[in-house]
Amino acid sequence: MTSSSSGAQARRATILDVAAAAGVSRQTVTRAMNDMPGISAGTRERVQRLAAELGYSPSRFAKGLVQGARTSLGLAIPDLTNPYFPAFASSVVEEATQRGWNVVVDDFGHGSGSGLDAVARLEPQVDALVGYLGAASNDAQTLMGRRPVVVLDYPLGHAAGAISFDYPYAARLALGQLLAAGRRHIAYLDSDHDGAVSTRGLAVAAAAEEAGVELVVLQAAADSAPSAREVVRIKVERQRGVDGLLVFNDLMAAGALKGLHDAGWKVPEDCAVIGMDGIALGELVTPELTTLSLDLRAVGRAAVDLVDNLLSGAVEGRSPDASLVLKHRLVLRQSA
Amino acid sequence: MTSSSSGAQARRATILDVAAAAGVSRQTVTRAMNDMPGISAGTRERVQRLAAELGYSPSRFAKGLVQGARTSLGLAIPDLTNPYFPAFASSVVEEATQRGWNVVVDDFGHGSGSGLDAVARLEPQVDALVGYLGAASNDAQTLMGRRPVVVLDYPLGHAAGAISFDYPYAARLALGQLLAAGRRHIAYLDSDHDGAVSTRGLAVAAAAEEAGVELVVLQAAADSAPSAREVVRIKVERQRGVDGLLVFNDLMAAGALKGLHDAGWKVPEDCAVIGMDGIALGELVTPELTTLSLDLRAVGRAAVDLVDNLLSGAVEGRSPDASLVLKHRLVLRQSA
DNA sequence: CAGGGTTGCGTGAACGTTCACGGCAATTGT
DNA sequence: ACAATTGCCGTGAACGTTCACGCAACCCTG
Repeated sequence: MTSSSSGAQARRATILDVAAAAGVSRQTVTRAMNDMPGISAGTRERVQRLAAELGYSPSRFAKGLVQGARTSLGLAIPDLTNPYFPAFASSVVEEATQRGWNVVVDDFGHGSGSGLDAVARLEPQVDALVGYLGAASNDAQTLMGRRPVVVLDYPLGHAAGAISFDYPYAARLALGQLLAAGRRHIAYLDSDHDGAVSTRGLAVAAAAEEAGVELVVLQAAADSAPSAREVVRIKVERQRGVDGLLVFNDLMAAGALKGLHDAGWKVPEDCAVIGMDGIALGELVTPELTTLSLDLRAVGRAAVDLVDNLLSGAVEGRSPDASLVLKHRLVLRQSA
Repeated sequence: MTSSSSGAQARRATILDVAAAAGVSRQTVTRAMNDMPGISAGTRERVQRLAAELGYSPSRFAKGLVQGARTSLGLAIPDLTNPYFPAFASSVVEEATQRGWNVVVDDFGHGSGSGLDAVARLEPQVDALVGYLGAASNDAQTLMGRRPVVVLDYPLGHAAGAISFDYPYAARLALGQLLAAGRRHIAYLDSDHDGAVSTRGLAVAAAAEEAGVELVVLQAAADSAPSAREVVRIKVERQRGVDGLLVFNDLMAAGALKGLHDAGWKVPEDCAVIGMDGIALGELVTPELTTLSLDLRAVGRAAVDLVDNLLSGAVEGRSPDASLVLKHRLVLRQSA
């Protein structure tokens, strides 16, 4: 009743429909919609009103095609269910939004394939890529061609963007705390890495050797709290001596706390626990979690900054500093 | 050394570059890239190899323009930091990915404006919208024009997509549990809603009246755990009689548990606590949280299904069932 | 009142891809 | 032996928008 009478048009309104309705040309509509100069206030208002009435919205395809837009950032996340990643993603999205970019998110958990699948899905849709890609990191740059790629937590050989963490430093920090508290029988609970030991695990092992303490290494079946809980509950019985536990990340550490509780252990009296990452969850568990904290908002900011530099640098042909190493900070709470 | 020798071209390779390199036409390149019939295996392979070498990737703009693509879903989230939303978002992303759509995420927490700002940012980029938009829900459909909009947790008047929850039912469920456990002095901790009472709060109040119990209503300054913790720690001193606490959501309930602990109360002995939403966090806190659980993966699935229906229905001119009401389920754990 | 600037608007071209054809040669059928 | 089919490939047009112009009317200014 309000709009066109000549039948229901399934087709979306184009700039020409608006131009015809307003009795002006394409260019005038463009000027009105984009608040450009060279148009009278009256015409501008009239065109905008008509555009709204017709439900007109410029085609992002046509616009992007002619303007060569580079405003879509891909974000590949292994598992949005793990609170670490949303905390990071939130920062990336905020930072990208401030720059006028939009963020296309792909989660490759829950049977949505591998990190490489995620990159393959994102590649045609975005102008740059940020992600925790693990082993797929190398191929990512190949798929993305000349477009900026920033990979987190996976040191790259060639000159791509990379943000990694100083695990040797973090491991020494955590171990130092445990040793200073008089703990001598330390265990490390690692995540699943296809049977192998993670980079973090290697750093912890090195730090233990450096400090001259023996290290018991446990491995969970998955990077999840229930999995950590189960491993700790079962394995801890056989490791009576352990009085200090370092965990792959905070989510698993929270599970480990539960597992120790299940087994009737008191934290930190019987066994101190230190997590890694510093997510908000750590303050909600009991006892509150001592952790190697990372400022995830800063990490997100750094990632987007890197993309921004690569994006500008790529235009000018030069390759700016493309890698960055961040350090953890020890946050003491009740668990250690 | 591997690619072109005629200077570094900043411009991305187009289909014509590949065609020229392979000595064929555009169409043949198209056929090779999209695995279409009508091309010999040899040519296909050669073209694909050259495309990879030149770093060619089809322009999503040109492709979308000519094909009229409708494969971008906008997802507006109030706060990715609140674990409820990633749990939901994860499901939406998974479901959308299965359909071959991509998801553009906008987080309007952390000073990135209101829900309406998020819609305004997403509108030019997407073909449909899903989100927790609250008060901005009405204007969202206006901005999106004829494109599908699915709004969660905000009952809409007109015929847009809407997924809401049966709060009266949930409130009766929770109150029933508390009453059955002999609790008589019930409090409800609400989130911040600009000073007003939330829909959930109204439902709880109604259920309390229905059951003939008095209800103490507390209100936190924000929808966050620390905020809930603070309110509970301070206010609970003056409410000595309270022996049952119902909380707006699980995140705040986790904070409330901490607040009660701070005040020296034992849960559930001194005061039972029931949360809402059923996020994974509930199993990691101590005591584990009894909650009104929602299958968030099912919610995400339902949202994407609705969008799918609206998207197909819009083409055929008919408007399919556009709203849906989901029910909570009471999950008994230690806190009540 | 001639000249030059400003204001307001319109027209061809281009962005990169796919679609709908059309063409040519080799192969097949009778 | 000749038509019909098939396999492989190329060409014009279109998608909807913005950019770089062009043009006419109007206002000053000396």
